[in-house]
Amino acid sequence: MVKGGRAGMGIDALDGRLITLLDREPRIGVLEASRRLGVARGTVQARLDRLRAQGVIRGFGPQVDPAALGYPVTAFATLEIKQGLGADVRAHLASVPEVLELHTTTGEGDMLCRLVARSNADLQRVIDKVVGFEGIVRAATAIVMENPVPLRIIPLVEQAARDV
Amino acid sequence: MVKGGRAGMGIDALDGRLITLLDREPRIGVLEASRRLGVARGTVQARLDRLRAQGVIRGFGPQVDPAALGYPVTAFATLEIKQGLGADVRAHLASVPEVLELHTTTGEGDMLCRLVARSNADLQRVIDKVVGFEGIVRAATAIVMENPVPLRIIPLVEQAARDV
DNA sequence: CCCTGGCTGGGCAGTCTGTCCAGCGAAAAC
DNA sequence: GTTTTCGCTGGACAGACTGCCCAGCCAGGG
Repeated sequence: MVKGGRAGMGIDALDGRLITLLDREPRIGVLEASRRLGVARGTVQARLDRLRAQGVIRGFGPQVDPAALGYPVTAFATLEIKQGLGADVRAHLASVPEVLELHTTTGEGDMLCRLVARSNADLQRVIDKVVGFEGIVRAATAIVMENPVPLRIIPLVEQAARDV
Repeated sequence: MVKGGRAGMGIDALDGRLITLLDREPRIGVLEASRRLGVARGTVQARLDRLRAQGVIRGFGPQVDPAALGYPVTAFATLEIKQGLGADVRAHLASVPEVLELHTTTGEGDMLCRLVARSNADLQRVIDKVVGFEGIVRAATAIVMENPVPLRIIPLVEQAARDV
């Protein structure tokens, strides 16, 4: 299949171009995308269906900027958890709106979470809310000053499309 | 204006409901959204325009899952940078597709970046590519095991809408 | 050599979008 | 108290898109 059929998983060049196009101009529809990519509309539709079915594209939810919501300060906190209390800590952190994401990482029950706050002063309140919970032994916070590379995926998509 | 007009910035309850709705069902259009929210279509359209203009909603780009692309391993790396080489390091990291985001943080030219890799073994290759660059003094990597709270924004949106 | 699977190009009905408009009600300004 | 301003409503229109269907073509796999 020289036309670009895939082999079980991964994405091909057309998939990559489609994703990149959608990332740059999310408002365009299937029809316009097919024009830009130089393929039939049905092809784009089929590719999109497959990409969603495979889970490559999770969805097209709104990308909300915390700063525009009034939370311009971002920080990362490394947490050290007391053995056995991981589940409680997870539940606690999940209940805090300012915790945007939480990961458990290698290294003795450590967790890493991303926080936002209304100001540097407000960050103190958030941190207190986060760490003021039994089970958290120690917390180290790093405040974000600059964000040279905002969360992105396109370069990886292009690499994945290239490596077929 | 008891109807929900905003006061210069921030979002009101209707904005919050709209964002939440779009987050849950991104495929619905303005018309369907207006039905669900119980307001006129023009209102939804106006709110959406304003939210985009304010930067609250950056866009509706596709949410791509790195794991489905063949990169199921995530890690966070803390980098210590040699004074004065920050710009070079930023450029270098920006050129690595596996670097999904990069932040500079408080604490002596430190940086924090999110990495993905095809496997734990592959992670070694990625890390070598990342830290194999003059200017990076030291690197500490934490591999993500679990992700109890995936990147989210809705709880914060609801809080912001509540606090008006 | 036939079959399978993907892509093409076309068509159709239903629906949504973008964009107007007049009117209304309430807060804000005077 | 009165006027102005602003957001929301409800309706209308043409244009465009979507979801869905189909026959035909082509190349690789069996």
